[in-house]
Amino acid sequence: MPKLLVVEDEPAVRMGLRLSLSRAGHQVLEAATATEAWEQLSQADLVVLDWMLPDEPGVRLLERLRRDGRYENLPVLMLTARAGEGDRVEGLTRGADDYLTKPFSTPELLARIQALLRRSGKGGRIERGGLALDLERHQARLDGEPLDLTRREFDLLAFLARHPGRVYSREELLERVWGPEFMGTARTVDQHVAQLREKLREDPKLPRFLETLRGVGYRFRE
Amino acid sequence: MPKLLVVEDEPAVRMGLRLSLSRAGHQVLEAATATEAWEQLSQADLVVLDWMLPDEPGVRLLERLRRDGRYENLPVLMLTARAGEGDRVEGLTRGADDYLTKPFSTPELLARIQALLRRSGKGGRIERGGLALDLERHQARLDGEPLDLTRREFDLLAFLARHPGRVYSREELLERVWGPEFMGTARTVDQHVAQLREKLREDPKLPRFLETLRGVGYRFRE
DNA sequence: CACTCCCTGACACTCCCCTGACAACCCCGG
DNA sequence: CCGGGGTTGTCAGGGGAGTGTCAGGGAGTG
Repeated sequence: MPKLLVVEDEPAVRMGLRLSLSRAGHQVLEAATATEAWEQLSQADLVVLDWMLPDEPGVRLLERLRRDGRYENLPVLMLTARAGEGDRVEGLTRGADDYLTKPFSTPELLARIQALLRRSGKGGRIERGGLALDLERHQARLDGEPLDLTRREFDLLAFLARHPGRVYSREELLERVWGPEFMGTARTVDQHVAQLREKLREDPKLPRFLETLRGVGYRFRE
Repeated sequence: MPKLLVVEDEPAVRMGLRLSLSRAGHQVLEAATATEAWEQLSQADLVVLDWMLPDEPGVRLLERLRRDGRYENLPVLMLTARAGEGDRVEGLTRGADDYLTKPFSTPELLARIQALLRRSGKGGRIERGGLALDLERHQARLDGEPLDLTRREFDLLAFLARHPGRVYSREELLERVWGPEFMGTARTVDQHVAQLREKLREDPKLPRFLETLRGVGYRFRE
């Protein structure tokens, strides 16, 4: 699981970010100041960096960071309240890998983070039992042999596998995998689970991975 | 028992919320204005916050609250009448932990509250004697060994175990575990208690967990 | 157009939930 | 000590909600 470092001084915004990101399956480190951020850099796979910080401008931190050889390839995503074109360019040329102006939508943030993680080769892997998911390549392997999964199948499987043991209702899965704007029936989930089970070659009654909890939902076996 | 603070100016809605929530086993504090809410914050484990308030927008209250160090980790669930995607995102990034657009269903509200309490470490696990219940995994263990419980069995056991020592009449259990719309006989409870006792390997006469109080109801042993 | 993927509705089947009946038990008063 | 009424434990079966599965239409893509 990739670790993201969120550098943002305002607690409300930081909390919102933490929520959105952890919900999307990332591990989140937090820092309110440039100093705090510096201490945690070594653990991070990606940095979400606010433009304004109480002790030092975000850009300045970014410069220091790039000069340090250890963090040369660490992806940085800038957050800025300024909407001017000039600022964007400045942020980029000074070393940010991407930027986003507030206010931004959560899906867009997630998409950009995914893109950056992909580029840096740390898109993340999930390995559970004989199942291996490569989020970066969108590819799954079962006991070493490649599986051909569609987008929904992959996303659903990845989501469940990210939280093994935990039960999710169909409604919860629809909201988290399909998105909040999906307006269909809950049975759609069943259909995709069935598809997955077929490709995973598992019997619904003796599941190796995807358990059904009657009246509750689905769960990835621990 | 977790205390929920409901901040909602419309008396009818507030009353409905109080009813649903207390019925679900929560203790409910109420506030009609942001000012009232502020006074009771220190007692709350979670806040259900309406978007619109007479004296101050809910979002504003939320911001103040997040700035105050004491409430940094207090879960807040926003209620909003607006359905636009933009508002949702805004509510979240401004510090709400979750949101719900009116009109919403009671079960969904309860589910989300449960999720939040769980996340903040105030829901989630129940451990009593050799019995351990993990609500989010929907899994029960007796002296370490996993138990296979059905949905009703699990819900009933979880409810009783949440309030050890307290007696509940069959009618009360039906209302709280089965739901207010259940229209059956009270003996149904006995049946499920019997099932549970069998799976818990306990003698009805010498119960380890589920005591019968003749003429009164059932109780989880302290 | 051909193809894939996503979603839905329909149908079959499983298993849980509930009920009704009976047995066992407790608590009374006689 | 006995008997009766009320309460609870237990059993077995029917009904139904929940789930697995299949086939088909529609949207998107090359």
